This record gives sequence, structure tokens and C-alpha cells, in this order.
Amino acid sequence: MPTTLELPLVGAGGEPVDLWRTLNSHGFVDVPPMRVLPEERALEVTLPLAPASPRTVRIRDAGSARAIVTVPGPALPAGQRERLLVTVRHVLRLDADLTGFYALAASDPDLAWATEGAGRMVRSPTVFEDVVKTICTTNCAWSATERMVGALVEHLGDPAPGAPEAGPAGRAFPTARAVAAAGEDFFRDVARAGYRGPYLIAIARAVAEGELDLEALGSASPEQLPDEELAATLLALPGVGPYAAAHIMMTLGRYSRLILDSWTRPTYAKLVGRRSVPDRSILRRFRRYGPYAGLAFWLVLTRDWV
DNA sequence: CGTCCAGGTCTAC
DNA sequence: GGTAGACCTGGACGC
Repeated sequence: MPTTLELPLVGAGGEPVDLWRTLNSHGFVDVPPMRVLPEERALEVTLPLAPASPRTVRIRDAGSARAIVTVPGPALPAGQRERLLVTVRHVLRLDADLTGFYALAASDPDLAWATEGAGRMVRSPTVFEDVVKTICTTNCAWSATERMVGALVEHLGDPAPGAPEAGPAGRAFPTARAVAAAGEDFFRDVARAGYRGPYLIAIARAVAEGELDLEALGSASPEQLPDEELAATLLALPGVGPYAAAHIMMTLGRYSRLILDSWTRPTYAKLVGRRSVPDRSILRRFRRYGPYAGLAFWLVLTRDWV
């Protein structure tokens, strides 16, 4: 019997939430263990529920500022139901208050549209997952990102009830312990992560052994951990440079830095009708958004995604 | 078949 | 502090 759960769609500051735009907020929604189902306008994602098995959920808009979360498979005990909902809220970033950003965007002709509920970036259940995925986006095409992350999920991730035997579908992203336990040969021969393999192993081991608390980076407030310090911590991780740090920070809800890479630069240039735009010009354009500069930049770039 | 480069980073000057 | 070269991989290109 599938379980059906309901979730109010409202931001922490009472602002509106555009669920479909959230479900298409950035590329990770199409990397395992997430998948967008366009025909159903839903996001399918397999979420950890330890010590119970992971569960695959489908999230879609039900109208009247509500989301419907369907969970196929065995009925969920009440406790697991509540924990799963907490995770879904986290993934949809419903705890974020975007009213400050909307106040700035409202007076910007290029971004006033965003105040109707855009700007909620989907995040993974754990910071570890977003860090690993981000490293798997560096210096390669998206097909390679999908291959590397897909292999991690397929071979190291726990299955939800009813998961297919083969393939990444129906499996949660592996824990740091599981990633750390995979041998170097797995990263080389199966994930084909190339030179990233040692980076991923080092990070997974440090997390698994308790030397590196990535999750603390996600729960720390800007007062406890200013963006500059957070950036420095991320940049110290192997395989994390300026691009990756900015991308991870976006998944952490810290938007002071712009994601400047081989996709965003030409995309922005095209939007403003130029062949190329110097980084300093882009930075100047979004400076007025202060702590939301990176979010404003990202939304300008992805406006036509929905 | 060789070169280039994709949602970069690291090391060595 | 700023800047080349190397780096796994595998498609996309040019020859």
C-alpha cells in the first residue's frame, strides 16, 4: 500500500513556493538518486531512513499551496513517516526564508519574476552527498558526472524496497562509510573517476572516521560560520577549488559567491548579448544582492528552465 | 587518428 | 600573488 503524505508549501518567512521551479532548480535533480519526471511534473528521489531501509518518494504539486509526497512499497510506520517528511522538507529547503532576497529582487526588472516562489535550491539529504557530487562535476562533461555518481549509487547505495536489481534506480546515495570502504579499483575501474578517485576516498574516509564534520557546515548559521570561513573550509578539501566551493555553498544556502564556470560564463554572456563578459563585470552586476549574489546570478541564468 | 575540452584543481615555479 | 602544465575520461571535432 503506497503511503501518501502532504506538505504545506510555504517558506519560512511566509513567502510563496514554486514547487516545479524548485524541482528543476539545478542539475543535481537529474543525477541519481534524484530524477525528474516531466510528464508527472514530479521529482523522484530515494532518501535514507536509517536504521530502516531507504525509501523512494515522488514529490509533486497538489495545488492550494500543498505538495503531495507518495511513497510506494510497504506502508510506513508513523515514526518513519515523520522522519521522511522532515527529510523531504530539508531537500526542498522549505526551512529557508527568502523574503530578504525577494525584497531586493522586486526592484530588479531582470529578477522581479523570481519573487513568485523561485530561488529554492534543492539540496541532498546530507552535505557529504552534495560535496561528492560537486567534485564529480569538475573538469568533465555531464555524462561523466552521471556515470561517476550513478556508479556510487548503484554499487554502494542501499536499496529501497522494490528497487530494481541493476542500475542506480531505487537506491539512496551511499554513506561516507560505504564510500570509504570501496577500494581504489572501484573508483578507477567502475566509477571511472580518474584523478578524482583519491580525492573522494580521502573525503569519505575523513568523514567516516569522524575527522571531518561536513554536516556541521550545513547546520551552522552565518553568524557561527561566516561565508568567508565556510569557503576557506571547503577550499581546503581535496578536489574543491573556487568553482566547487561556490557550488557547494549554493547547496548549503550560502549565496555570497557566484558559480563561475564554463557553463555559467557563456550562458550569461549570451543573455546580455555579448561574446564574453569579464568575471569582474558579472560580480559588479550582482554585487547589490550581497549575501544573495550567487542566487540572483543563478536565477538569471536558469530563468528559462521552467 | 590526433587534438581539444567539458559546469577545474593542484603543484611548482 | 599570479600563472603554466599536468591530470583521468570520453565525446566532439578536424584532418
